[in-house]
Parts: sequence; C-alpha cells; structure tokens
Amino acid sequence: MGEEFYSRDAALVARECLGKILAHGKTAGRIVETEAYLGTTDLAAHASRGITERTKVLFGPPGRAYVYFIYGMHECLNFVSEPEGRAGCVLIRALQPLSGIETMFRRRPKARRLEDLTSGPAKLTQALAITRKLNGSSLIDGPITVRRPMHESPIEIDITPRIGITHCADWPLRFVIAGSLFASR
DNA sequence: CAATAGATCATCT
DNA sequence: GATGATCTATTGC
Repeated sequence: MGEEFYSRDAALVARECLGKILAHGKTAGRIVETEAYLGTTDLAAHASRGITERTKVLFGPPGRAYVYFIYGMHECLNFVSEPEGRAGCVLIRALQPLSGIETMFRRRPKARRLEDLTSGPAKLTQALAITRKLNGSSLIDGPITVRRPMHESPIEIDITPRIGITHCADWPLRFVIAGSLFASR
C-alpha cells in the first residue's frame, strides 16, 4: 500500500486494513483484526499526552511502523495514519497465518495450534519477528510491507469497542473480519 | 469453560 | 513509584 492509503482517518484505515497481507521476511499473514487510535482527542491513545520520545513517530508522516513495548515483555505493531502532524494510528491485533508457518511455530514454542500463532497483538509480533528495532521503519519501502491479496474476496466486518483499555472504553473502534477463527480472545 | 495471578520493564508523574 | 493498547498457566466451577 502507498502513502495515500495511510494518510486518512485512522478508523477508515483500520477498517480497510482487514483482508490485506502483512509480510515481514518469509512470514506473512492476512489481517483479520485491527483497532484505531485517534490521537490527541483519544485518551486511550498513547498520543493523547502529546509528543514524547515514545510517541514522536505517531506525529510523523503516515505509512510508518509504530512498535511499542508494554507490560515488561510484549511488543505491539501499529501503522501510523493520517497526514503528518496528526497522530492517528492502527493497532494490528490479529492475523491469519499464510506463509512461513514453520518459522512462526519456531518463534512461538508455546503455540500448539495454528489459531494460537498470531491471534493477538503481541503474538503476531513474536511470530513475524517484529521488534522495537523496526519502530519508525517504512511500511511502503519495507522491511515490513502491506499489500492487497491476489484475490480480494468480499468480507463481513464486525465493529466493537476496543479491548484492554480503561479510557474511552466504549468507542466502537475495533474492526474484525466476522467469524474469523484467528481473531483474538 | 471463566476468572485470576504473575511475569517484568519502559515510560511518564 | 505507578502503570500498562498482553500472554500464559493455574485454579476453581
């Protein structure tokens, strides 16, 4: 996807990411669950506290990765959205594994089934080997890339409140491919 | 199956 | 010094 894909409202980008292919190296998956974070007006968003060392990439140009570290052990991947200066982003919450599945199982020894591999924001970063070293990297030039699937089939989308937050907990900003076995929780 | 505890540290107050 | 956009194992029904 090009810069114009990301340079729009985060909620719209989050919804349109569903069904796209996320790839890093030999591993790739279909995006089945996302959440939008809106920037300074959204108290659940990291960007709501303004520009800091951690959040500066969110205020930068769209189409970059925002990878943050949480709970002392997990990393999560976001797509920076909206034009430069606005801090919307899209949290990638779950994938359907497509390629490099052997590699994913090696990276996630605790996963027993295919559905355990990438069905959560920190699971998928482990499976695809996405770390904070990739914070600020381009989603347009790689190494992390997003593209349209070869056969884009119509999908039904469920919209629900976001998961695991305490502020703005009722805002309907979570997007899931209806019935996907690979969504979180 | 649902609920809960523990792990563990960067970031911000 | 408290907190958190989570995961896993364990306990309890």
